[in-house]
Amino acid sequence: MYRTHDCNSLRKTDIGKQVTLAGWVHVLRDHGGVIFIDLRDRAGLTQVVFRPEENAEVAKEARSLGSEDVIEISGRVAARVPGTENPKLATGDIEVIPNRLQILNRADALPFPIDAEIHNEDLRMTYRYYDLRRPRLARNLRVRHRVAKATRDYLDSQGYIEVETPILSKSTPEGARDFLVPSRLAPGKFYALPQAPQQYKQLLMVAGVEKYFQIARCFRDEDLRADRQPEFTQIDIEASFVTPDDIFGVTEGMLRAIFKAARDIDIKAPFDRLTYREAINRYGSDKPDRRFGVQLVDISDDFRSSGFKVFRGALDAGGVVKAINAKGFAGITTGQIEELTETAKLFGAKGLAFIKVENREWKSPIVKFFSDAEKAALQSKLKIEEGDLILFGADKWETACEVLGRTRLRVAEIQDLHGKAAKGQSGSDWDFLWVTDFPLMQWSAEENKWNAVHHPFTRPKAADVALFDAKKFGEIRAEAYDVVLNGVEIGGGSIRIHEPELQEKMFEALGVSTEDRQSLFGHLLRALRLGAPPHGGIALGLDRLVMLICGEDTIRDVMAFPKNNRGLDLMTQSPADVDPRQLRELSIRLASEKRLEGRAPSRP
RNA sequence: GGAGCCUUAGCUCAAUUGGUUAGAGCGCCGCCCUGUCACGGCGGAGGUUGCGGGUUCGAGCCCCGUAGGCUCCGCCA
Repeated sequence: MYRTHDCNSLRKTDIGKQVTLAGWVHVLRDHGGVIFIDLRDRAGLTQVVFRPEENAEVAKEARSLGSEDVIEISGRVAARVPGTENPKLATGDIEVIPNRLQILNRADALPFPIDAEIHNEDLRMTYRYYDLRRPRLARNLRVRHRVAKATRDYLDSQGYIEVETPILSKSTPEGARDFLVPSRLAPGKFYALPQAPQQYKQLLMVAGVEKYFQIARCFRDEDLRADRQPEFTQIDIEASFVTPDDIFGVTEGMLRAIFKAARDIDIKAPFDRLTYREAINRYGSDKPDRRFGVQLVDISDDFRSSGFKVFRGALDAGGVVKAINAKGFAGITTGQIEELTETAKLFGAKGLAFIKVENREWKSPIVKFFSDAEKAALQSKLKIEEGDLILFGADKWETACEVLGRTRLRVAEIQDLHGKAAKGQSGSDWDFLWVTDFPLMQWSAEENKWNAVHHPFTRPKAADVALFDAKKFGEIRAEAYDVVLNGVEIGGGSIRIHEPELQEKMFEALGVSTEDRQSLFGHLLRALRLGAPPHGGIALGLDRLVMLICGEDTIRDVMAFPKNNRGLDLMTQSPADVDPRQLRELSIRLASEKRLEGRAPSRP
């Protein structure tokens, strides 16, 4: 037996007991005579004291120990010398005086200190197993576990069952780039890793499962971000005979259970709801961060006959003029204005008009073009006060909203409006929101076709089905919804199409040929003809959710072994070359080797 | 595919206008130290300043290129 107790369990009441502990040498303090070791395991720290006069042999060996050596000690629990108790440690009243020391494993010189913040992520990833010993990451792993457990417990309590779906799956044309897996038994053919268990979970509804969930690994071969990894985890939920309200209810209940279990936080439910159109109109984003005000205000009507050509031109072209009031930000520097303008241009604006209100004066390159009536309208609609900064967007609706929405976020960032709110303790620091009524399809000028905004199985709102026949695809609203937390999309879902005729209509609108419908989606269409119940669901990004709960800035810090932003695992050095024999078995020849083809030595 | 920021000792950082032998703390190695808890003291090792080129009498510093890391845009139904 390696140990009788962990390093966080001994107290005053244990004094006199003979115990055995095992763990890592956290810190060693060698006083020449007496030697102190803080012994660490996953539970905590216990001070171990080696005294030469009590056991010279053991003390001598202890002197040779270094940081992160793994040891096992046996000894008696003793009260600390009065006055030397350490109130910072849970075990600070006692110490262990060993009569036996076993060195289980020695550690080399360490690549970086375990008890300090380190920003060299490269190095951390290379030694990830060591990085994970750091308290913050160790805590994140445990929070993640508690989130997963609360998810399973809650959904189980609601009658949902967890069903595993295949990882070796089939490529579909829509959506993200697939990771492909070559088949040995079917030469030249490929599996695809699932981007999500979407079709399988719908088929489980046809199977009569009625209430399904899965903590499912998903794979997408796209470029990475701080909150995007090539493989990630979704809490995937699907249910039959449900309306959006049913899905909202189970999601809210689950998130309440998760926050309670992970951080003992009571979040407020039901969550507010905004339609997609309102969200864009008021916040310039389909995942608005509402922890600070600064809403977009439409001032189009006040400038219809304006003498200011930029506004007038946008309006005459059928666009809008909108503005935000960045309260108290008149002190913005010229450099910051330039930076905001750059941001605005990046998202399609031609420029970024502004007014600074300083010393009761409107300082602005454009205000001279405004009439008194226009100024009065601005004053009242934007509630302009001393110290404010007004920023304008004049363009077609989507562009003006997005530009101001992005500008709004950047302003908040500069002013640190959202600050560390998400890292707070109280329920009100967590702003949950449903965004509903997303458009069903979006025109892609690049591909010259309509694409599904959510996915091709999303149900149109009943009131908008007639628009299919009118071919007004862009106006059809979907029975689709996202759940947003503090400006981060943490999940999304929809009610699905369960009628084969409607599904065919949808494929037709998306330009999926009759042949492709059969070869790619035939199984689903056949399933819909065998008694598919009405169904719908949602998927939540577990990594993002845990990231927010842990107050981290990247999902890498809540994953045990993440990849860097080029998709490389620096610890295992994957992806890597494989043995040519493996390739031959898979009937694969690398394009980079093709030019050597003729010269390659033939094998016996 | 594009943009920005970063790269100096194992780690975190410094190095005045371009100017002597590139420094400090931590870590590492050695010695000393019997009540510390970020123990302390003395000594030591450790650097192709990411790499390549250029400007210059002289480059860690300026210029060009390149590699790597991170962030963002595109992309991510």
